Amino acid sequence: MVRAPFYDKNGLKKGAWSVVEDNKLRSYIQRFGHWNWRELPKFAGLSRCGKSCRLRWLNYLQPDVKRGNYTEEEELMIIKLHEELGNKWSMIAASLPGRSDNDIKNHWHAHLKKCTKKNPTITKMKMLSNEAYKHDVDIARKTEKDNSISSSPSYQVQESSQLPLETSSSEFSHLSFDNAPLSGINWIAEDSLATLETLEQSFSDFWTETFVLDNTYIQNNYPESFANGGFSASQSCYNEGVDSIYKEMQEVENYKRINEDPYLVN
DNA sequence: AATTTAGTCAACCGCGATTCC
DNA sequence: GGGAATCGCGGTTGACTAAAT
Repeated sequence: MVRAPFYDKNGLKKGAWSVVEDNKLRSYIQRFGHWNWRELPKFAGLSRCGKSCRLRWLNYLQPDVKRGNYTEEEELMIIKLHEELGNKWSMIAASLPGRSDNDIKNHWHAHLKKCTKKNPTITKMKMLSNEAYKHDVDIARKTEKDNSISSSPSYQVQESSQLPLETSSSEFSHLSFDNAPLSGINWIAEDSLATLETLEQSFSDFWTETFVLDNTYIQNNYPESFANGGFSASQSCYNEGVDSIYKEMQEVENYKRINEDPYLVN
């Protein structure tokens, strides 16, 4: 349901993400955070642009992201917020935990827009009844407060009880990884090229181990050396090593594309 | 059964905002 | 203060599927 992968004139990959790419991006961000989207793909061993990585992470790979199966409550919230804020999808998304702005935008155009057009009255009534519900909760909450009961109900939209079954190939990947420990990322046998993956993993280790010598992480889980604004004295040495190994990785990628990548074009 | 149309949604693109130097 | 780099948002595109003809 998405553009077939291709390489642009700059050698950057575009189009659908493969499972292998997802895993690379996920494991890199889980380990180091997204300290610089533009540079990140290079260090994660991806031939993607930073924007593409950012989008993929925000919409699909980051933990807790929810897909499909909007609850009525969520839909009412979207309608209400859209009425108040207009097309401020990111602001709307901020009120719906686990939903990305892109997802909400799509859902709005696909379902809610025509719903509100077709049946503005019913939609309004539903919203009003939702307000009534909230009002009841408010009263209950006040009573609870008065009785000095500490646990207060959340006013955020309730999360649906379970994620829908994943359907697309790209979505499949994160089932196995969401709770993966940060160290020793589990490079699950995602394809038949286990040997190549092992090789790639060792390259990947090179990318990552370089930055964790002191094992110091700050808030966003990226190495302190990054936070201090660069690669310090060893940068040029590092770059040389990086270049050669990066070439190797690209060769591996090319080999894989030819032999394995289901999205291969050309 | 074959073809067309409509719906869906992942991903791309352009641009304004923000941050950095 | 100003230019460059980067980020983040919102609109749009394109490929796929299902329904309709």
